[in-house]
Amino acid sequence: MERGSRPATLTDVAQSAGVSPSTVSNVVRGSDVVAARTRRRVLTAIAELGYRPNALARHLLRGRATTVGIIARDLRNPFFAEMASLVEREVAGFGFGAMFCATDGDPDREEQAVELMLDHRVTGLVIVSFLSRPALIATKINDQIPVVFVAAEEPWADSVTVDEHRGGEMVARHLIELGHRRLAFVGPQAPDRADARRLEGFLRAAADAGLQPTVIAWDPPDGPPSVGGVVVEWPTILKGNEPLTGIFAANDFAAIDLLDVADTLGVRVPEALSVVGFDDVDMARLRRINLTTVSQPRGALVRLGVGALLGRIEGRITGGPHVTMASVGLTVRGSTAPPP
Amino acid sequence: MERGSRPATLTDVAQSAGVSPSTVSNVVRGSDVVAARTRRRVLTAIAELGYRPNALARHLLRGRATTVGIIARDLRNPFFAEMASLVEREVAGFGFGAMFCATDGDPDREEQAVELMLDHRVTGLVIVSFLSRPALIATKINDQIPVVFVAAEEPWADSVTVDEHRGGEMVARHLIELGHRRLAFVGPQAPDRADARRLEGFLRAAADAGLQPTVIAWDPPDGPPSVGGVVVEWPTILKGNEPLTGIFAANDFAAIDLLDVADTLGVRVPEALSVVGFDDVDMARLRRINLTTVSQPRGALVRLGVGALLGRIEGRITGGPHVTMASVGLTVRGSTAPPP
DNA sequence: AGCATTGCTTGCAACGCTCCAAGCCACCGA
DNA sequence: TCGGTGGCTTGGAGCGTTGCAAGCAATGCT
Repeated sequence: MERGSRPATLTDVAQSAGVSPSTVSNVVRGSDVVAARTRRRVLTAIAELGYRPNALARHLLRGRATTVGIIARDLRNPFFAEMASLVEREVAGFGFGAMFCATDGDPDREEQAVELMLDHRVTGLVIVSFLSRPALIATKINDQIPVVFVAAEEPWADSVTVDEHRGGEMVARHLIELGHRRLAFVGPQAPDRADARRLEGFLRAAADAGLQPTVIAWDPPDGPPSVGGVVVEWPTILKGNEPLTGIFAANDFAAIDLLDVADTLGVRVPEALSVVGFDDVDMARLRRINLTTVSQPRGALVRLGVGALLGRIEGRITGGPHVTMASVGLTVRGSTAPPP
Repeated sequence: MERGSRPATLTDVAQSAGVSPSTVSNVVRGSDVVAARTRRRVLTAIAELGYRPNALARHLLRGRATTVGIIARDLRNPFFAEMASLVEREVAGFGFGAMFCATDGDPDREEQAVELMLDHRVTGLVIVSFLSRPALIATKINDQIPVVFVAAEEPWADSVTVDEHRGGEMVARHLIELGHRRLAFVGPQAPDRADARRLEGFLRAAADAGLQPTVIAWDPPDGPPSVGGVVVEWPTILKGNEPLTGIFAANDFAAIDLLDVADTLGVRVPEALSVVGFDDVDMARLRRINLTTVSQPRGALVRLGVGALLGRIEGRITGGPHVTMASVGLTVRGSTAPPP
């Protein structure tokens, strides 16, 4: 092929091989009806011209692209980064391309992303984490293509999640067994459903032990923490008269920021403060972080999610209900210990 | 629009509005030739049917998609994750969709990714970090579409990089000024060009001070470190007779793993060992990591890179040469101090 | 010899859109 | 009355594929 020339088309190949476009098409798609002789001629022409089929044309005809859309919240959070990457790899294994968009939780970008992908006639959508305006997105998608939520859940689509509630319970029990009484949950100002579930489980297990944890809203690194809308100060709640001793952060990303706050204030972890995260991101295992956290089986979540999506695409309804659960487990590391 | 129905086409809209497809097309593309009355009728029909133009059809006709391909090495490394995310956001700002692939440095996946994107007729390609087989990829791309490397460099395409060499020099000078004499560079077994440049700069500035750093090949977390192909032991080189005191890791990701090694061995940083990274990833600022590192202006790199790409797309040749340089600076934190 | 069958190959109509040339219909000036 | 003009609308070809129906030799069967 000439440098910089327009890419060869199927018709070019047909001409060069002296056959009809249909025959070339048959060869390309590996139909077995073509005579060996002809196939060889065509193959040579293809190689000579460096022909590659135009996916746009194929997809237009099919009415659907061989492409999956991936929408993630935020690649700065290593959990999402890895999930997105895993999804891409998984769908690639089935021959699908991936369109990608990180929304940073901005509802407008969510909307644009979905429209973009719908316009490109992606075969399906994998949404990693929650949407800000699920109802709007649902009407947009309008059952046109299958959607699966991974590590998140919406009633109108398939989803694969861990048992967040149980994860929250495990954290509470762990802290309580260690002897903690003054517990808290730290989550975003605008919690999504996973955050809420984790909190529920945490509160439930705490209540069973007669405890009532503080619920702190905090969006690191900028915002100040607040309880019930009232701004509080880290020094007060971590170093005051009755300091919190066990904090469950809604995710590892926040937990690690919380560790940083503790470090800044000179509050020693785990001696003075126990911290538990959720997700078990790679860096949680570093000795410097050494975070006790709830593990999500990322690979399994992605495999199940993509499996469900492909099932829908092929018309099968895979898993039983719309919601599948995968296991969850507490990984105890060095950020938790008995209270002082 | 009916639930689950096939999406409305331009022709559907035309029929419903009682005009020709051409007119609908004119309205959709915002041509000013359509009479206000007609435009309103068409607009109503569009809204009623929930019509959205089929990007595949448009792109087929144009010969090019309004889509940019992003190829990154590895989303587990937060530097690449953030770069990829920034690129996606930047191109989205210009109305482009993004196809994405993470190759994990696997040459086969690189090849597949490029083919996939070429087949989808992406408008251009942004490649974050180096390729394993640049020559092969170059022939594949064959000047069909513009390519820009960000934070990497190939002779056959535009690229935007920081002055890696100078970054390496700055690290060496910093360590030498602190009084270090036993220096080392830690980089991957198969260094890419950026690694090589950083090393060059490091060696150069060290040589100017009469020093000859050890060059260690290491691919954390699996492989053992080696010098000149000979496997060495961390305990020996960090705690032996003449331990290394200043180590420059090719990137923050490796630097953080090195910190973990030091922690495991009980080698105190920075008291016994100074560590410097490269990239200034978000987590480097955490007190628990507190890594001295060379900052890359990520936003600027991406803006310049995408700018160059769009320039090529529009036929302008933007920057002077194929290679643009952006500034680089040492961020001194707590992982470096005078040697013991 | 006549006819069906086998084994290939081909023509053609889509897919949903764009773009250009051409058409239509007042309305205007001469 | 007629040609011209301007404002708006339309027909149709074509982008690169696919998939089906039809074509067409050569072979097999009776």
